[in-house]
Amino acid sequence: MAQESITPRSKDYAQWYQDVIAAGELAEPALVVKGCMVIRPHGYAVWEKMQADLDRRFKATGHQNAYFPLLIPLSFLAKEAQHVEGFAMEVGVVTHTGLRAVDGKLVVKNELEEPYVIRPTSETIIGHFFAKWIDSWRDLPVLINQWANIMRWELRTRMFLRTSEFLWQEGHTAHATHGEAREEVLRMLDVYRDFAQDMMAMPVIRGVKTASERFAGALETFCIEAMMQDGRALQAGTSHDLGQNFGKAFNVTFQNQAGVREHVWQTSWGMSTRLIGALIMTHSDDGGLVLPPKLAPIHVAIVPIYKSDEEKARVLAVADRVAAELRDDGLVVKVDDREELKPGAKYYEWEKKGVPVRLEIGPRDVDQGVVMAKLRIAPLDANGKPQKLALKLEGLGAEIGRLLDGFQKFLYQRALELRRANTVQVENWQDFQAVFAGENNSKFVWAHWDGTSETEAEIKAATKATIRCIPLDGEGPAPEAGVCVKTGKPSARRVLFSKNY
RNA sequence: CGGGGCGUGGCUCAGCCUGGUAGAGCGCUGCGUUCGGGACGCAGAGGUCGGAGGUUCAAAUCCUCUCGCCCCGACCA
Repeated sequence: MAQESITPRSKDYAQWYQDVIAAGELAEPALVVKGCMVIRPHGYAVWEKMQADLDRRFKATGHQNAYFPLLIPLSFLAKEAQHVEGFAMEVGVVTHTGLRAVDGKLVVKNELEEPYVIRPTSETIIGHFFAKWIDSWRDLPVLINQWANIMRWELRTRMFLRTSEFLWQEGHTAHATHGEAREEVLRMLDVYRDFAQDMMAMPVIRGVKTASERFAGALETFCIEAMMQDGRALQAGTSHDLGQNFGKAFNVTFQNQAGVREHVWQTSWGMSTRLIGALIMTHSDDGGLVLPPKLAPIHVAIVPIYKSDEEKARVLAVADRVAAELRDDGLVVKVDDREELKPGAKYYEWEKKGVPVRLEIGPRDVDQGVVMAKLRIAPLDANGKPQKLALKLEGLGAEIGRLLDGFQKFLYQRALELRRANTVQVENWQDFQAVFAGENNSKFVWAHWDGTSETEAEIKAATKATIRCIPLDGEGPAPEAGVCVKTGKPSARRVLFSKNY
């Protein structure tokens, strides 16, 4: 049987990743639009779950949603020197409007006086409007979030992880003091950390980026870094202390209580559809997508099993009743009553789509007043087969709830254990190189670094590993002095090295 | 932007070397039998072989140009 097959992770991790996305019907390359993707309904449903929860967290921390234009005057981008430098190479530029037919072909018609760039991020245009809105210390803080699409003309793309267009949220805030802005930056970093751990079941490390990894235009960039199954790091969220850089560039000022005009202190922070890639590479397996229950668009798939019409009627009646009961508990339930597929084929399909719990209901179960439940990742039974649980119909909702809750915790613990098992402390250059030797080898390495960009670049050139972050207090090993793994110069604390996505 | 690979029904590909007018598997449609871990039979639909030009009696096949996609590198959430 030539089934839709998923390349095993052990054979080709990159291919596996693409196969999981295809088999799970999450997305597909747009092809007709270079570097872009189509997020299919199942993938978009995951994004909607993420959005809903993040949005709730943003509102709970006092932010309001707003929307700014997709197109940004070219001159805006040039107002902050670091910022232009960072994005110049990857912005799409709109230079014309209108079309006309020439020799049967459509060609552009009117050239714009000033071209627009398609937003690669919105600091500049939001800075412009902040300048209009902010005049007094009484106007501060301004706490805005925008859900938007972004375009960065990427040379090489990977679905969800890096596409030319992607979806994200970008928070933009303005404050009266650097202290307040800094609090905001760290507050939102913690919101991201909590979201990653509680909703995505993905452990993360909070830290600060080095100068070379910093957001273009920021004073400092904070991040959360997660480990993927292949030992590489993935930046799952960033929170920037923009200082007064954009305030000065866009003349965003306010009069303080002493009547003195000052530039505001700004922050920005973002998470994107890249998180779906993170989700895939954190939990999924050779059988396809694995979703934590809290982000699963479908919690329970019910597969009825029957031969005769009489059995079908009995089984479906129970299936529908069970579905209705579970829906009352707030779960999303799919009763798969398709005639053209055998039960086994349905099992594989729902597994590939990452549905956490499958219920099988057949005539024998109906007679006994039970349903057979199987978790997406189940312990093996005595025969080496994935365990199925016979659950009584009464109290089923509560039991399923416990299963889902346990599964969410299991995924987090498993991811944490994977990270623990692939995290090492390295003391010398030989060992450091050995960890990253070979194209596909990566771990999290805590090592000392002398703090210079030169050394960082040398390490990257030699091993492809980069400094993912300088950990915040409480993350990683306790600070202790040492010597740089590459140069032997003094170092105050270890930093996190890894290859990354 | 450099290196490599590939464009043939919806998908994966064979055919190309050695020109003769297009095939397989999967998928799809219909009917019947099936149904507790990827069902089977029968009957069907579906392709100007990425595009343009050239060679030739004749081009998916040979030549030239072009476009696109994928993989690897440099850059990046």
